[in-house]
Amino acid sequence: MDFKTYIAEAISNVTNIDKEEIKTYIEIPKIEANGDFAFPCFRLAKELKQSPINIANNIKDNIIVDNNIISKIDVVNGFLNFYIAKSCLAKETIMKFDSQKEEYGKSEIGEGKTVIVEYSSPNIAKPFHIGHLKTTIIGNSLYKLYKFLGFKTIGINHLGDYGTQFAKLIEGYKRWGEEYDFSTDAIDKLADIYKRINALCEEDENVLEECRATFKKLEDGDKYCTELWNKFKDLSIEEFNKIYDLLGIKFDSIKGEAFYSDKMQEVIDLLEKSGKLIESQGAKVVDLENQGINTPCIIQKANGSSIYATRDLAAILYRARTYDFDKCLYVVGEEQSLHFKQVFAVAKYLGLDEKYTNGLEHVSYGMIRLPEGKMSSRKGNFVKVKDLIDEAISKSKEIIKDRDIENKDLIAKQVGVGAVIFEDLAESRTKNQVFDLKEALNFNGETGPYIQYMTVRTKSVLEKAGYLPKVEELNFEKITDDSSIKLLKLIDNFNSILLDAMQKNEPSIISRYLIDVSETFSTFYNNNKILCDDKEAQDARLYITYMTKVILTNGLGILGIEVPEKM
RNA sequence: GGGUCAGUAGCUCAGUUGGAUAGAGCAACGGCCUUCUAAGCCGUGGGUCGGGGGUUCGAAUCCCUCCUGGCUCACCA
Repeated sequence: MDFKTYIAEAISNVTNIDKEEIKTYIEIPKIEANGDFAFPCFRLAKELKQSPINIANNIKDNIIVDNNIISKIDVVNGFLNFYIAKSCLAKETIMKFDSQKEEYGKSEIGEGKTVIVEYSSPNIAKPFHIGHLKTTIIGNSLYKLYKFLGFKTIGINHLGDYGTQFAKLIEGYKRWGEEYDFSTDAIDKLADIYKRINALCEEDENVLEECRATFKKLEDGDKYCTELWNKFKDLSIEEFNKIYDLLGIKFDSIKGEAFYSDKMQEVIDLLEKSGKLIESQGAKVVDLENQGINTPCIIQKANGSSIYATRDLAAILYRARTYDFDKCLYVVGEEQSLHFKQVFAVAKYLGLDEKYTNGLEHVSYGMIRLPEGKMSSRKGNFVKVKDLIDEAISKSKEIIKDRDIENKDLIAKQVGVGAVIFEDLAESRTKNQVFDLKEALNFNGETGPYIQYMTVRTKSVLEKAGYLPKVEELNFEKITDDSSIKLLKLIDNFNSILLDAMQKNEPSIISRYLIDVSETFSTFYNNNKILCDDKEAQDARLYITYMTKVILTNGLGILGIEVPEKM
């Protein structure tokens, strides 16, 4: 049963105002003392030419509701406050939950629809630093969220593996490759070579020319260059996989930009055909003024070579044909928002079905910075993700070292990684963020470890009880205290939280929610003795604990965080 | 200068389809271990919601304007 609809119907019966209209007015009070649902009468005041308080009193006097469903109606300051009978609320929520159990929250809403999530996308031959963390973690979480809601999901790692920079690397390798042992820390060594060749390029213009020539050779499929390029790519992916393994991330497709190198001519042809491609300062561009974008999009540089916009457009064509997507999300930093605006605008001229061009979305996020100050790769002041995670793991190991539990290494890993992931997902995507590892690892407060701990606690209570009560035998009258009711309301809300997070592509909605559930459970746990002599009360509390466990486990799973066995 | 995101408690942040007394966490201060795990719980203090106008019965939320900060403004990705 939907309480909101029930109340709307009852009000509609006494006011002759459309039920659906009333439903849009009904809200959930922020303060619990003001009831479970509220109907503000201010908007009706003009229409009915009466004071809000009169209207409220009128409705209250004439409304007909079942006392087993609505236990009380109050009039306060022009608000009509409805109180749902606690046992009724408990019963409704528990019955709804029981129909899905461990699958609670899953949905059919995505059935038959395909979502592509492009995320992580590091540049090969460069260290995976903290700047890549957000896209990786947000992308993975969105991927799991859509999957949970029944969508067919494709996770794509769009590697940065194209451009003159790799020709530079080849030239550097030619010169000094033999000095290095690539069996360990290969990326660091490639990065070092990259640094050296860049310095040389700056000194000597001829070297830069050589690099450009080498890029041309690479593009033309030169055997030596291609082999080297493949080697760099393999070494990089091997290194990236260590991080993805730690974070528990897998991609459905790892296709770099180079994959599209032979698919760009079609983009140029299509744009040429549509008459949108114009010449400007020697380059071929698409003017986007009529779409409200002042900066034209370059499709082909003056020297005839391609640019990343062209490759992104080729990727859109390829993905539309290969995956027939309904949505294609690009989890990329906000500094690229103009780029995506341009690409999405130009995509409309490719002759694709509107389904595809409307499905393109840039899921942007703010910059990440450390408490010590801004990151700068120039100053070498960036933090590698591997180091950050290792530090998180060793710190959580330190915290649990005196505890009487098994598998401490595994648990330290789960807690450390969970802390890093949660810290990344706890705040609104679009804001710039200060990443404080010390805060993230605090076992009190709004952190990953805290939620993990609460989840473990639900599990251990259930284990201790040794059984799960049958829903048919529950006595709903035993569920009366505030924290139980609040927990039930939160559990009831799980699905709409997930839908909201999906519509806004905002995992922090889920992480905030999980904090709320954990804190409420903590109060519930402290205020009630779950295992007690009163069998009926114990069963009711055990079932609530079970529901909480499922919510927390499923929620953490969507965020990409594992739940340890013990903590 | 244009575009864009932001400015809320000492710090890090929630809250914006306009609603009732603006909320958390950390930090500070004061309590609580004979209790299903104290990695916890309870309590206290702390605010011109960047400034100023406007719309409204009602504004942190919508509109205008100004101030401050991030990102960005064609041949890098």
